[in-house]
Amino acid sequence: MATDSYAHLAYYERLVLQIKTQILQGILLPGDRLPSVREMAKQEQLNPNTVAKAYKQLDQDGITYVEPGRGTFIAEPLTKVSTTAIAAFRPKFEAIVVEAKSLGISVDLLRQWLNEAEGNI
Amino acid sequence: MATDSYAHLAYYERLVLQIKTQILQGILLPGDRLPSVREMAKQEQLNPNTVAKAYKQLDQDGITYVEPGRGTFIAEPLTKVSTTAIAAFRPKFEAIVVEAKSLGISVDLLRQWLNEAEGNI
DNA sequence: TGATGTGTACTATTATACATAGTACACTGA
DNA sequence: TCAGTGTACTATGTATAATAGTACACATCA
Repeated sequence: MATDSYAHLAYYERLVLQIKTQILQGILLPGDRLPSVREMAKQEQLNPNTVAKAYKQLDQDGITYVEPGRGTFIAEPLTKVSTTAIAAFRPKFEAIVVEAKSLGISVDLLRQWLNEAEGNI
Repeated sequence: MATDSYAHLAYYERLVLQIKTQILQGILLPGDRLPSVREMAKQEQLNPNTVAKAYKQLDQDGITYVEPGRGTFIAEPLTKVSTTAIAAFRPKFEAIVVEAKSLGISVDLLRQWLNEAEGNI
Protein backbone atom coordinates (compact mmCIF):
# COMPACT_ATOMS: atom_id res chain seq x y z
CA MET A 1 0.00 0.00 0.00
CA ALA A 2 1.02 3.57 -0.52
CA THR A 3 0.78 4.66 3.10
CA ASP A 4 3.89 2.98 4.46
CA SER A 5 4.10 5.23 7.51
CA TYR A 6 1.03 3.70 9.09
CA ALA A 7 2.38 0.26 9.85
CA HIS A 8 0.54 0.28 13.18
CA LEU A 9 -2.85 0.29 11.45
CA ALA A 10 -4.79 -2.61 9.96
CA TYR A 11 -4.87 -2.79 6.18
CA TYR A 12 -8.48 -1.70 5.94
CA GLU A 13 -7.81 1.19 8.32
CA ARG A 14 -4.88 2.36 6.22
CA LEU A 15 -7.06 2.31 3.14
CA VAL A 16 -9.75 4.32 4.93
CA LEU A 17 -7.17 6.86 6.04
CA GLN A 18 -5.65 7.02 2.55
CA ILE A 19 -9.00 7.78 0.96
CA LYS A 20 -9.93 10.32 3.64
CA THR A 21 -6.61 12.06 3.07
CA GLN A 22 -7.07 12.20 -0.69
CA ILE A 23 -10.50 13.71 -0.17
CA LEU A 24 -9.11 16.38 2.16
CA GLN A 25 -6.33 17.10 -0.34
CA GLY A 26 -8.83 17.56 -3.14
CA ILE A 27 -7.51 14.61 -5.13
CA LEU A 28 -10.85 12.89 -4.74
CA LEU A 29 -13.86 15.17 -5.26
CA PRO A 30 -17.53 14.76 -4.36
CA GLY A 31 -19.19 12.61 -6.99
CA ASP A 32 -15.97 10.85 -7.96
CA ARG A 33 -16.29 7.11 -8.24
CA LEU A 34 -13.92 4.88 -6.30
CA PRO A 35 -12.47 1.81 -8.02
CA SER A 36 -14.59 -1.29 -7.46
CA VAL A 37 -13.68 -3.48 -4.53
CA ARG A 38 -12.16 -5.95 -6.97
CA GLU A 39 -10.14 -3.31 -8.83
CA MET A 40 -8.93 -1.67 -5.65
CA ALA A 41 -7.98 -5.08 -4.29
CA LYS A 42 -5.74 -5.65 -7.31
CA GLN A 43 -4.24 -2.15 -7.09
CA GLU A 44 -3.48 -2.40 -3.39
CA GLN A 45 -2.60 -6.10 -3.31
CA LEU A 46 -5.38 -6.79 -0.86
CA ASN A 47 -8.19 -9.26 -0.58
CA PRO A 48 -11.49 -7.91 -1.98
CA ASN A 49 -13.11 -8.51 1.40
CA THR A 50 -10.55 -6.28 3.08
CA VAL A 51 -11.36 -3.49 0.62
CA ALA A 52 -15.07 -4.11 1.12
CA LYS A 53 -14.55 -3.64 4.85
CA ALA A 54 -12.86 -0.29 4.23
CA TYR A 55 -15.62 0.81 1.86
CA LYS A 56 -18.23 -0.23 4.39
CA GLN A 57 -16.65 1.93 7.07
CA LEU A 58 -16.36 4.91 4.73
CA ASP A 59 -20.05 4.50 3.95
CA GLN A 60 -20.96 4.31 7.63
CA ASP A 61 -18.87 7.41 8.32
CA GLY A 62 -20.80 9.30 5.64
CA ILE A 63 -17.62 9.77 3.61
CA THR A 64 -19.00 7.88 0.62
CA TYR A 65 -22.35 6.66 -0.67
CA VAL A 66 -23.23 3.56 -2.64
CA GLU A 67 -25.32 3.38 -5.79
CA PRO A 68 -26.34 -0.28 -5.94
CA GLY A 69 -24.99 -1.99 -9.01
CA ARG A 70 -23.00 1.12 -10.03
CA GLY A 71 -20.31 1.71 -7.48
CA THR A 72 -19.09 3.75 -4.52
CA PHE A 73 -18.90 7.53 -4.79
CA ILE A 74 -17.44 10.36 -2.74
CA ALA A 75 -20.14 12.16 -0.77
CA GLU A 76 -20.51 15.88 -0.21
CA PRO A 77 -18.44 17.07 2.76
CA LEU A 78 -20.20 17.15 6.12
CA THR A 79 -21.76 20.49 6.91
CA LYS A 80 -22.93 20.11 10.49
CA VAL A 81 -20.66 18.29 12.88
CA SER A 82 -22.07 15.60 15.14
CA THR A 83 -21.54 16.60 18.77
CA THR A 84 -21.43 12.96 19.81
CA ALA A 85 -18.69 12.36 17.23
CA ILE A 86 -16.72 15.23 18.74
CA ALA A 87 -17.25 13.93 22.27
CA ALA A 88 -16.09 10.46 21.25
CA PHE A 89 -13.07 11.82 19.43
CA ARG A 90 -11.66 14.12 22.07
CA PRO A 91 -10.28 11.41 24.42
CA LYS A 92 -8.35 9.99 21.48
CA PHE A 93 -6.81 13.36 20.82
CA GLU A 94 -5.95 13.92 24.46
CA ALA A 95 -4.35 10.48 24.69
CA ILE A 96 -2.14 11.37 21.75
CA VAL A 97 -1.09 14.59 23.46
CA VAL A 98 -0.21 12.73 26.66
CA GLU A 99 1.83 10.25 24.68
CA ALA A 100 3.64 13.03 22.88
CA LYS A 101 4.52 14.86 26.09
CA SER A 102 5.76 11.62 27.64
CA LEU A 103 8.12 11.25 24.69
CA GLY A 104 9.39 14.73 25.44
CA ILE A 105 7.65 16.28 22.45
CA SER A 106 6.68 19.86 23.25
CA VAL A 107 3.20 21.23 22.71
CA ASP A 108 4.83 23.86 20.53
CA LEU A 109 6.04 21.17 18.16
CA LEU A 110 2.55 19.70 18.05
CA ARG A 111 1.20 23.14 17.17
CA GLN A 112 3.74 23.36 14.39
CA TRP A 113 2.70 19.95 13.04
CA LEU A 114 -0.89 21.06 13.22
CA ASN A 115 -0.12 24.14 11.15
CA GLU A 116 1.74 22.08 8.58
CA ALA A 117 -1.06 19.54 8.42
CA GLU A 118 -3.49 22.38 7.87
CA GLY A 119 -1.47 23.43 4.85
CA ASN A 120 -1.34 19.95 3.37
CA ILE A 121 -4.94 18.95 3.82
CA MET B 1 -10.35 1.42 35.84
CA ALA B 2 -10.39 5.13 36.40
CA THR B 3 -9.92 6.18 32.79
CA ASP B 4 -13.39 5.43 31.50
CA SER B 5 -13.03 7.68 28.45
CA TYR B 6 -10.49 5.41 26.84
CA ALA B 7 -12.70 2.45 26.08
CA HIS B 8 -10.99 2.04 22.72
CA LEU B 9 -7.71 1.09 24.39
CA ALA B 10 -6.61 -2.25 25.83
CA TYR B 11 -6.51 -2.47 29.62
CA TYR B 12 -2.72 -2.38 29.79
CA GLU B 13 -2.64 0.62 27.44
CA ARG B 14 -5.11 2.48 29.61
CA LEU B 15 -2.98 1.83 32.63
CA VAL B 16 0.12 3.07 30.82
CA LEU B 17 -1.73 6.22 29.77
CA GLN B 18 -3.09 6.73 33.28
CA ILE B 19 0.37 6.57 34.81
CA LYS B 20 1.90 8.81 32.14
CA THR B 21 -0.85 11.36 32.78
CA GLN B 22 -0.30 11.31 36.53
CA ILE B 23 3.40 11.89 35.96
CA LEU B 24 2.72 14.85 33.68
CA GLN B 25 0.28 16.24 36.23
CA GLY B 26 2.86 16.01 38.99
CA ILE B 27 0.85 13.48 40.97
CA LEU B 28 3.62 10.95 40.52
CA LEU B 29 7.12 12.33 40.99
CA PRO B 30 10.55 10.99 40.02
CA GLY B 31 11.63 8.44 42.59
CA ASP B 32 8.07 7.57 43.60
CA ARG B 33 7.40 3.87 43.84
CA LEU B 34 4.50 2.38 41.94
CA PRO B 35 2.32 -0.22 43.66
CA SER B 36 3.55 -3.75 43.05
CA VAL B 37 2.04 -5.59 40.13
CA ARG B 38 -0.03 -7.63 42.56
CA GLU B 39 -1.25 -4.58 44.49
CA MET B 40 -2.06 -2.62 41.35
CA ALA B 41 -3.89 -5.65 39.98
CA LYS B 42 -6.14 -5.62 43.04
CA GLN B 43 -6.67 -1.85 42.86
CA GLU B 44 -7.52 -1.83 39.18
CA GLN B 45 -9.37 -5.15 39.09
CA LEU B 46 -6.90 -6.55 36.59
CA ASN B 47 -4.84 -9.68 36.28
CA PRO B 48 -1.27 -9.26 37.60
CA ASN B 49 0.02 -10.23 34.17
CA THR B 50 -1.87 -7.38 32.57
CA VAL B 51 -0.31 -4.94 35.03
CA ALA B 52 3.10 -6.50 34.42
CA LYS B 53 2.66 -5.87 30.71
CA ALA B 54 1.91 -2.20 31.39
CA TYR B 55 4.93 -1.89 33.72
CA LYS B 56 7.11 -3.55 31.12
CA GLN B 57 6.11 -1.01 28.51
CA LEU B 58 6.66 1.90 30.88
CA ASP B 59 10.13 0.53 31.57
CA GLN B 60 10.89 0.16 27.88
CA ASP B 61 9.69 3.71 27.27
CA GLY B 62 12.08 4.99 29.91
CA ILE B 63 9.19 6.26 32.02
CA THR B 64 10.07 4.02 34.95
CA TYR B 65 12.98 1.93 36.14
CA VAL B 66 13.06 -1.32 38.05
CA GLU B 67 15.10 -2.10 41.13
CA PRO B 68 15.11 -5.89 41.22
CA GLY B 69 13.42 -7.22 44.32
CA ARG B 70 12.39 -3.72 45.43
CA GLY B 71 9.87 -2.40 42.94
CA THR B 72 9.17 -0.06 40.05
CA PHE B 73 9.98 3.64 40.35
CA ILE B 74 9.27 6.78 38.36
CA ALA B 75 12.32 7.83 36.35
CA GLU B 76 13.63 11.34 35.84
CA PRO B 77 11.91 13.07 32.91
CA LEU B 78 13.61 12.73 29.54
CA THR B 79 15.97 15.57 28.78
CA LYS B 80 16.95 14.93 25.18
CA VAL B 81 14.24 13.70 22.86
CA SER B 82 14.87 10.71 20.64
CA THR B 83 14.61 11.76 17.01
CA THR B 84 13.54 8.27 16.02
CA ALA B 85 10.77 8.42 18.59
CA ILE B 86 9.59 11.69 17.07
CA ALA B 87 9.75 10.28 13.55
CA ALA B 88 7.74 7.26 14.60
CA PHE B 89 5.19 9.36 16.42
CA ARG B 90 4.42 11.94 13.76
CA PRO B 91 2.38 9.67 11.44
CA LYS B 92 0.15 8.83 14.38
CA PHE B 93 -0.47 12.49 15.03
CA GLU B 94 -1.15 13.22 11.38
CA ALA B 95 -3.58 10.31 11.16
CA ILE B 96 -5.49 11.77 14.09
CA VAL B 97 -5.66 15.15 12.36
CA VAL B 98 -6.97 13.57 9.17
CA GLU B 99 -9.60 11.71 11.16
CA ALA B 100 -10.63 14.89 12.93
CA LYS B 101 -10.98 16.86 9.71
CA SER B 102 -13.01 14.06 8.17
CA LEU B 103 -15.39 14.31 11.11
CA GLY B 104 -15.70 18.00 10.34
CA ILE B 105 -13.66 19.07 13.35
CA SER B 106 -11.77 22.26 12.54
CA VAL B 107 -8.06 22.70 13.07
CA ASP B 108 -8.94 25.68 15.24
CA LEU B 109 -10.83 23.41 17.62
CA LEU B 110 -7.83 21.07 17.76
CA ARG B 111 -5.63 24.05 18.60
CA GLN B 112 -8.01 24.94 21.39
CA TRP B 113 -7.90 21.40 22.76
CA LEU B 114 -4.12 21.53 22.58
CA ASN B 115 -4.07 24.72 24.63
CA GLU B 116 -6.40 23.23 27.23
CA ALA B 117 -4.35 20.06 27.42
CA GLU B 118 -1.25 22.16 27.95
CA GLY B 119 -2.92 23.68 30.99
CA ASN B 120 -3.96 20.36 32.46
CA ILE B 121 -0.76 18.44 32.03
C1' DT C 1 -32.55 -11.04 -23.08
C1' DG C 2 -28.05 -12.21 -21.80
C1' DA C 3 -23.59 -10.89 -20.13
C1' DT C 4 -20.90 -8.17 -17.28
C1' DG C 5 -19.72 -5.47 -13.44
C1' DT C 6 -21.48 -3.36 -9.06
C1' DG C 7 -21.66 -3.85 -3.61
C1' DT C 8 -22.91 -7.05 -0.18
C1' DA C 9 -23.51 -11.19 2.65
C1' DC C 10 -22.30 -15.40 3.92
C1' DT C 11 -18.97 -19.48 5.64
C1' DA C 12 -14.49 -21.01 6.72
C1' DT C 13 -9.55 -20.89 7.97
C1' DT C 14 -5.30 -18.95 9.74
C1' DA C 15 -2.82 -15.76 12.52
C1' DT C 16 -2.36 -12.45 16.02
C1' DA C 17 -3.41 -9.85 20.22
C1' DC C 18 -5.73 -9.37 24.64
C1' DA C 19 -6.87 -10.99 29.10
C1' DT C 20 -7.07 -14.42 32.20
C1' DA C 21 -5.04 -18.24 35.35
C1' DG C 22 -1.45 -20.59 37.51
C1' DT C 23 3.34 -21.66 38.49
C1' DA C 24 8.14 -20.80 39.14
C1' DC C 25 12.45 -18.21 39.84
C1' DA C 26 16.14 -14.71 41.13
C1' DC C 27 16.42 -10.86 43.65
C1' DT C 28 16.07 -7.57 47.94
C1' DG C 29 15.45 -6.40 52.70
C1' DA C 30 13.93 -7.15 57.39
C1' DT D 1 14.71 -17.63 56.77
C1' DC D 2 10.83 -15.41 54.91
C1' DA D 3 7.91 -12.22 52.68
C1' DG D 4 7.61 -9.18 48.92
C1' DT D 5 9.70 -7.53 44.43
C1' DG D 6 9.61 -8.01 38.97
C1' DT D 7 9.85 -11.40 35.51
C1' DA D 8 9.23 -15.55 32.66
C1' DC D 9 6.77 -19.33 31.22
C1' DT D 10 2.73 -22.36 29.76
C1' DA D 11 -2.04 -22.69 28.89
C1' DT D 12 -6.89 -21.30 27.81
C1' DG D 13 -10.66 -18.52 25.93
C1' DT D 14 -12.04 -14.63 23.33
C1' DA D 15 -11.93 -11.24 19.80
C1' DT D 16 -10.22 -9.22 15.63
C1' DA D 17 -7.71 -9.13 11.17
C1' DA D 18 -6.89 -10.97 6.82
C1' DT D 19 -7.34 -14.36 3.78
C1' DA D 20 -10.24 -17.48 0.40
C1' DG D 21 -14.26 -18.83 -1.88
C1' DT D 22 -19.14 -18.62 -3.04
C1' DA D 23 -23.54 -16.56 -3.87
C1' DC D 24 -27.00 -12.97 -4.69
C1' DA D 25 -29.65 -8.64 -6.05
C1' DC D 26 -28.89 -4.83 -8.64
C1' DA D 27 -27.66 -1.71 -12.77
C1' DT D 28 -25.74 -1.11 -17.22
C1' DC D 29 -24.97 -2.16 -21.95
C1' DA D 30 -24.74 -4.82 -26.19
